[in-house]
Amino acid sequence: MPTARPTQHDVARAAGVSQAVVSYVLNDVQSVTILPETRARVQAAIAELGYVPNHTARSLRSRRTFTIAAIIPDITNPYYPELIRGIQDTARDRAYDVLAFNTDGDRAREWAALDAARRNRADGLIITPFFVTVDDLVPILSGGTPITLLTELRGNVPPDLPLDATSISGADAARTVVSYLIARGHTRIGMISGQIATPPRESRVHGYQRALKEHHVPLEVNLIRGGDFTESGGYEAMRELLGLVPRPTAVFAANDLMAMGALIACREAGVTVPQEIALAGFDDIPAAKLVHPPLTTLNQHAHSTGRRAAELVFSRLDGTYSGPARRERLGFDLVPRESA
Amino acid sequence: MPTARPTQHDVARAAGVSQAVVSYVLNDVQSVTILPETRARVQAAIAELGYVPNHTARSLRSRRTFTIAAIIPDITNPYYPELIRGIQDTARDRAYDVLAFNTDGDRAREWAALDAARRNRADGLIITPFFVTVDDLVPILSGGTPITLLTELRGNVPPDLPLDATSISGADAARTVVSYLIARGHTRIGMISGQIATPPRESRVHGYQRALKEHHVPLEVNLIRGGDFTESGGYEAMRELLGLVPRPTAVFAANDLMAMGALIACREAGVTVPQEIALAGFDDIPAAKLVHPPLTTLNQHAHSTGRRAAELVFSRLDGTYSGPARRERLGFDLVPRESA
DNA sequence: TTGAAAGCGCTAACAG
DNA sequence: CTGTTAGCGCTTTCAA
Repeated sequence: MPTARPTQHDVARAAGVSQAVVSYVLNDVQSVTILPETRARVQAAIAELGYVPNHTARSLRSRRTFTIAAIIPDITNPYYPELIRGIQDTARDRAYDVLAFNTDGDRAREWAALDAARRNRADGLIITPFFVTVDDLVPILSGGTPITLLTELRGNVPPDLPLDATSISGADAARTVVSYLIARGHTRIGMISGQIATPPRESRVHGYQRALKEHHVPLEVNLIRGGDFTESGGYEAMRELLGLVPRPTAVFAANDLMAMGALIACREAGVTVPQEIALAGFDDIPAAKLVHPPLTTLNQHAHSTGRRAAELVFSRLDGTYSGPARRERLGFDLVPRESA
Repeated sequence: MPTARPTQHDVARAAGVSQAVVSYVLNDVQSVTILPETRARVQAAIAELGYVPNHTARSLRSRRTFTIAAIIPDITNPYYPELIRGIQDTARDRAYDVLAFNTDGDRAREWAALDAARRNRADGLIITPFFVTVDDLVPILSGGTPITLLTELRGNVPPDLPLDATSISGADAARTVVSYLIARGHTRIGMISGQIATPPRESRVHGYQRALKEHHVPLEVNLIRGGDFTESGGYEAMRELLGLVPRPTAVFAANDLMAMGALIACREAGVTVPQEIALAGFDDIPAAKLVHPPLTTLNQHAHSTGRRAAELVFSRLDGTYSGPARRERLGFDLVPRESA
């Protein structure tokens, strides 16, 4: 039977003070002055008993969990570890921890993860919403829990809700990539778009269409293939695209993971990249420069996106900001390499 | 001013029962029988008020956080997202969430992460220990918090401590890779070993040495290079190795990330792989098959390692197991590809 | 079958 | 300057 963990009460007794005083020195409360000598006695007792604060009790009383929740599609997609690190690194500076949830593009899982916030598991939330809408978030927001979206935020938001958004313009970014392909002489350009009816896909498809239109390239819906945002999704989509007659001369994949699946499909089919088919991705994951041929893609600065998202949450949490929704557009960089 | 969140007390009043009854129906307590009609009334009140349980209060009272902490070097190393997913997937099945901490191979950070467990933030712990020893963990373990190590567990452990370990034998695995290199005709084999004085490095170096010895290949300490477990660490180490005269004809990198850095160094130096220098990695991260040339490596089944680690923790948590430390050796597979 | 009551360990008024 | 007090919202005896 392990000895029960010492509490503030025990420390107080050992130091010959009241339990409140222990709390004061522990939290270095400014509104109260503790005699240096008393403080020393308390600290000695803490050290001697090996007292460690109980985080749960502190949370219940202070109504803060010192935790933020991050809801992403899949940590296994190399874009997200960088993003999560950005969040974690920022959180750590503030003595916050982060709970991460994977939704795998599943509606129910996305909702389930949201529950973490509703059940007071987290003081703030960062989410890549696939299915959830602002309306769905209102119950959480109106409870005072700040949320940062990692997609663009459209429409009106009641000005008193602690909601912000930070992301690139998916459409502008996709347009940049496709315009690059067009500038390289391609006019028959396929797209591997990812999971349908999700914000990342829709914005990127939109950008693709805009680029075509701007350059008077006719749109052919047949050239847009779905799948999910995984390597195998890209593989399947590319196989479909390769079966088309005539074949596209270039393909834009809405993320690098799919682009890599596509690369494998090409390799298997004996189709050379970029000679027979040019291929561009999206995200600039670490592996992008290592594959063969190195992937032309678009860098959206995952780590600093994570940092920024966390900063937005913290600015609400510490009262630094309390105005209407901020809608931030982050920069991105086209990274031309050898695949297109 | 948002209306205060309803509590069990509010639900009780609305349903005309006592607060305890609300808790009973919420937790479906078996030792107590609730009239179906009462239960229905309570559930109606819950729905009407939009009651959501307060996780923190529940934790304080029940002394369980429904959280496990995972302490890893760096989520940005592609080996770890898979591992973490294994942990998360297992945790989710049990309605547990996971808090992830990155140490970046830093001693202070590793200790700081450990504090999460000590402060009752987590019911169990999974850790890739770099600096922490079993002795350091005793205070946590003797408080009843189970821990699973992701390295081999050596020495004696008091039988009543809830400590387990699950991992491959790093030495056997490294030996397998190096033996393969020797079988391919190499005798001058360099090693890029990773961060010194850490368990992953020491076991892999040990396996390397054993393989050489078994095949009567003389050991040359000069051929073992350190660095950290990152791509740039591998890059630097390979540059050193390439500068040696005579140059090694093969190199074993203790993880794939370093192998990829090494690949870049070779490419820059105009040294062809595998013709002029063979290169083998360790981990079989997703990018390993995509680089050029595809990397010969060793798969250590990250996802199922994560699952297993979590299962060991949960078996302690739910009382399924309470015996002495389990030391599990997981399987691994050599994956010959084109780089060696 | 249900209710009353006692805390879990802590923070934060408020008194002294 | 320090102590007293009142809960935070919940689970879990124990009584009725």
